[in-house]
Amino acid sequence: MTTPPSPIHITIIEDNRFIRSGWEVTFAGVPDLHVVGAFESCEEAFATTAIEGSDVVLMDIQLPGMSGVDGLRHIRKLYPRVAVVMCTVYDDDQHVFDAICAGAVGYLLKKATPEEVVKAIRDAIAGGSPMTPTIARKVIASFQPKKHNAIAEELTEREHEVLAKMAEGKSYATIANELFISVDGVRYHIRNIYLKLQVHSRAEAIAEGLKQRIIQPPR
Amino acid sequence: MTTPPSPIHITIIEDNRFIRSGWEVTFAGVPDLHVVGAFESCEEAFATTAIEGSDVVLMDIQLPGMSGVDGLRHIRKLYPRVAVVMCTVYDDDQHVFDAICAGAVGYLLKKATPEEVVKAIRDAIAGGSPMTPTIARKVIASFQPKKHNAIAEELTEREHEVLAKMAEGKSYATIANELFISVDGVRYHIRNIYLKLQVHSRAEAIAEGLKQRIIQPPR
DNA sequence: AAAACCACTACATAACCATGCAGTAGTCGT
DNA sequence: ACGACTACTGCATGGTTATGTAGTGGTTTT
Repeated sequence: MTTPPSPIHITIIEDNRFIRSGWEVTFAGVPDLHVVGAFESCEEAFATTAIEGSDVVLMDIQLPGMSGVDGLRHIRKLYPRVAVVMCTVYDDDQHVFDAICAGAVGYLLKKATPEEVVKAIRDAIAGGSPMTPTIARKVIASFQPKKHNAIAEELTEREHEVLAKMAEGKSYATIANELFISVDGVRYHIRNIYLKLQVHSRAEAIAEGLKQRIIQPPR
Repeated sequence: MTTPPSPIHITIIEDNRFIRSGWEVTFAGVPDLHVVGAFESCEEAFATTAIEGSDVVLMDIQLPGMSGVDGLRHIRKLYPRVAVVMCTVYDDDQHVFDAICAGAVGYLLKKATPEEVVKAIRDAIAGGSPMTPTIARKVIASFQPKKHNAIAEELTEREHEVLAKMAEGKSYATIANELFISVDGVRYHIRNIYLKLQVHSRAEAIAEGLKQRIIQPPR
């Protein structure tokens, strides 16, 4: 989305009225921001055309009635072009990743200053993904291998190759062909993988491999 | 890592000498930053104790000899406490995610201003993950479902439930027990999942489910 | 009423996977 | 030379999965 020549239109969904009006006052003092509407619940906002006329929705997670994450899903479905930035006290994995997976383009903790929130909104409109630093670290860390004590034994290069191909859904026969070994050779490696990951099936191995970030989900 | 009372010690690894000395000059003018060493390759840096004595390594990806990502892996292994921030021209998925998965705490594009680089280093030390906005968006988007035209048909709630349990490695019998249906009932859903995802095995379904972000890797 | 859709249930059969067990050849360390 | 280790190869067997086919009951649409 290119920077609009007109102000950035914002809808606020926040049940705490001090915070809500605090944001309204802050944005009113910023020339390139324009508050279309401010609501204390998703239901309230959905009963108006505010979101439809907005570039950004700034919303909380814990709201009366429909939760912020459910509201986010609804917004993504109805108005896929609207950028949604969550601003919430929740910094736990569940809330963070639920919101991101549901389509949030940004995630701020409520300790963010008004200036930071303004910057975040501009950032979101400019194609970025504003996050409170510790949230960003949490997101990045989710791609990285878990601490070393969780990996009882490391897979060999070959085992890693085999696991990656298993995770692509390839049969033993196909893996054997691709690696120029026999089907029983593939079995040999798979046994070792299962021993090392302490699992008993292909899907369990894939799950554990993903969990330990030994393999990555397809992109 | 808490904010150190002494300056942030930085090692620079960048083969372009104008950029390298540009950063050195910039950081020299910032009281809370201290450059321990500046190198044009990983090999050079590893032959010294600079990294060992650093809080942050700021490095490029395209380097003579050992690549930045391989160097990053080496640093993560030898000095797990050192925060590594990549600064590079590469904005493609491969480079971005390779570096992040390999352990980078931040990823900047080379268009970042000196002030932005300084802020990024402080951010990294403060526990954040500095990223050029478009990189952050790319990272966030990687958690989100692909565009709608890639999903030929949506899974029903039940199918989604079944797929998630399959991905945990659960057998048909276990899934049946947990969902209070027969094993053949599970099979019924799995058939539909395979049809919709156009796959022919459990692992292929998992792979496609992860690829389309219908299911998420375990965290 | 009939058709379409959804969520099951069931049986049969072939294919694939998981595991037990044994062996070979090459490399490395004692 | 011998033992330990690694990376295979092989056979046997039982378990699980994938697919073909058919049916039931409930709900919604035509």
